Amino acid sequence: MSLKLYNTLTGKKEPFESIDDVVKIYSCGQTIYEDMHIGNAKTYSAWDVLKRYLEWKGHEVFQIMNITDVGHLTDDADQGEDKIEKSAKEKKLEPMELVTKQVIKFYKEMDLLNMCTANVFPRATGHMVEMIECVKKIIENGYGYEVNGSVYFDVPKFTEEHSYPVLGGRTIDDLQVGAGGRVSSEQIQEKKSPIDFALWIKAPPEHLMRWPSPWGEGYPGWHLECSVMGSKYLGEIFDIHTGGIDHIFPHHPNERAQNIAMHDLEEEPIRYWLHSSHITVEGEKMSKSKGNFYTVEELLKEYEPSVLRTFFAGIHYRSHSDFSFKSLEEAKKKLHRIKNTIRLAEESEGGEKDTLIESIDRMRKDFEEAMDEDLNTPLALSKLISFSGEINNNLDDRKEILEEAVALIKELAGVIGIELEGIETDVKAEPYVDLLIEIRQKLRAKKGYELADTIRERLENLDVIVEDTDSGARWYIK
RNA sequence: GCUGGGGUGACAGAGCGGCCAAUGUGACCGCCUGCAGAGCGGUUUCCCGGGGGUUCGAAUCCCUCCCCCAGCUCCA
Repeated sequence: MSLKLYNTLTGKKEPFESIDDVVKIYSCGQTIYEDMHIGNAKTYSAWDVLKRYLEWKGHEVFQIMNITDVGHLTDDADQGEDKIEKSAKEKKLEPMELVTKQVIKFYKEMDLLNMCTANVFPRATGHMVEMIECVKKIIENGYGYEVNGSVYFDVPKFTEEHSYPVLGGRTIDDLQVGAGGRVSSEQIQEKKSPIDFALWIKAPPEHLMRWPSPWGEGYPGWHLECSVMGSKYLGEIFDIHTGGIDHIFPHHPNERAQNIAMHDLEEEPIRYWLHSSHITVEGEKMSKSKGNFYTVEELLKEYEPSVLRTFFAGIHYRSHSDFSFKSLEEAKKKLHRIKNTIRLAEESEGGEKDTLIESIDRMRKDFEEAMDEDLNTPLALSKLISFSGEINNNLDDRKEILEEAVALIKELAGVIGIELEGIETDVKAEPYVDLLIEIRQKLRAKKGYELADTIRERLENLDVIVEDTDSGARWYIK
C-alpha cells in the first residue's frame, strides 16, 4: 500500500515516492512575533503527523521547520513596517529580545503539544551569510538586479526560460501588487517590472534589524530565507514542502522560482507541495479584532495537550473546519473513550478467548488504508474508537491479546499525534486516596451512602474519579 | 470579481460507482448500579442542496442552478 498525497503543484492526489532513502521535508513555520494560536498549531500538527506516519511506514525522515525571526512587512509589496520591530517597539523590547522570548515559548508549546519533532528548527537570522550569498548567485545567474541598495528578482526574465506554475490556479499577473497606482512608493517604482519581488531590501535609517551586505545595510526579502535554509539542510532538490493555504500565493511560487534561479535548475526543485487549510472560530474567520483569537497557551490551561491533538486529528488537514469549545469537548470525549478502554483492558485479568486477534489485524490495515489516502486522520481516529468498543466487548480475551490490543491503540494514536502513554495515577497521592476509598467502602457496606457519596464528590472535585464495580472500587485521575 | 474547497441523519464528520450510508456526540429506552460513573444493547423512520443526464446500478461520474466557506496586503 502506498501513501497518496494531494500535491498543490499538480492539483492531484499522487502516490508518494521519495527521491532517495531519506524523505526530506521543509515545513513553513512561524514568524515569531506573537504567540502560537490554535490555527498555527492545527497546521503544525498536520506536518507532525506527516512525519510520524512516514516513519511508521518505514521511511527515514529529515524534517526542518523554519523560524522566522526577521520580520516580514506589515504592508503589501515589500512595503510597510517590519512586524517584529513593530511588536518589539510596542512591548519596549529589543527586537532580538522579543524573538528570544517567543522562541523559548514556541519550543515549550510545541513540546507540550507533542510536535517538537522536526530535526532542525533553523532561524533566519542565523543564515544571513547564506542569504547574501544566495542573492549574489541569483544576480550572477541573471535573475536579479540591484537598484539603490535593494535587490529584486527579475520575474519576466525568469519566465522567459522557466515555467512559473503559480500554485492553486493563480496567474502571474496576480503578482502585480500595487501596480494599479494604489501604492506609489519609491521602492515600487524602482522595480523594472511591477511583478518583480524583493530579495534584499535597503534598510531605512530607523530600521533596527539590519545587516551589512554588498549592497549596503539592509535585510532579506520575505521568500529568501525559505529558499536558503531549504537548500542548506535538504539540498537543491527535495521531496516535500508544507505550509498554510495562505502560502499558496505568492510565497511558495516565489520561493520555488528563487530555488530554480539560485541553482540554475532544469528540474523541479521540490516534488510535493502540501497545504493545510485554515480553521475558523465559531464560524468566523479568526482575527484579533473579533476577539476570537485563541492561543495555545490559554487553551492548555483548560485542556490537556492530547485533547487538542485529538481535536486536530479529527479534522482533515485540507478541510476547512471550525474550532469551538463544543468541538473541543467532543474531542475530549473521544479521548476519554480511548483512555477508558486502555484502563479497562489493563485492569482486566483476561480470560480464555482470543476474539480480538482478527480485530487487531484489521485495525492495522484499516489505519494504514485511511492514512494512505492523503492522511485521512478523521477516518483513522474513528477506526481507533470503534476498535476501543471491540476491546470493551472482549475484555475476557486472553491477557496477552489484550496487551497487544492496547499496545496497538497506543502505537496508532501516537502516529496521529495523540500521546496515550503515561496516564498513571499520581504516585504520591496514591496511599491517601486508597485510604479514603477503603473507608468509603466500609461506609457503603453499612449503607452509609450519604457520606460515601460526599467522599466521591469531594474527590471528584480534586479530579479523582471513583468508580464502583463488582470487584470493588477503583479510581483514576481525570 | 478571480481561484480553490464544500453542501451527507439533531449536531460534528467519514464514505467518492454496487456490500440495507462509517464513527462520535446529543436525546430517549433497557441491562448493570443503593445512587452515580464507566461499560454493554437498542431507538433517533423513508436520507446524501435543487433539477437534468450517463449507467443494469450514483451520495459517489457529467451538465446546470442555488447556497456556504476560504484565499486573493502580511498571516498557519
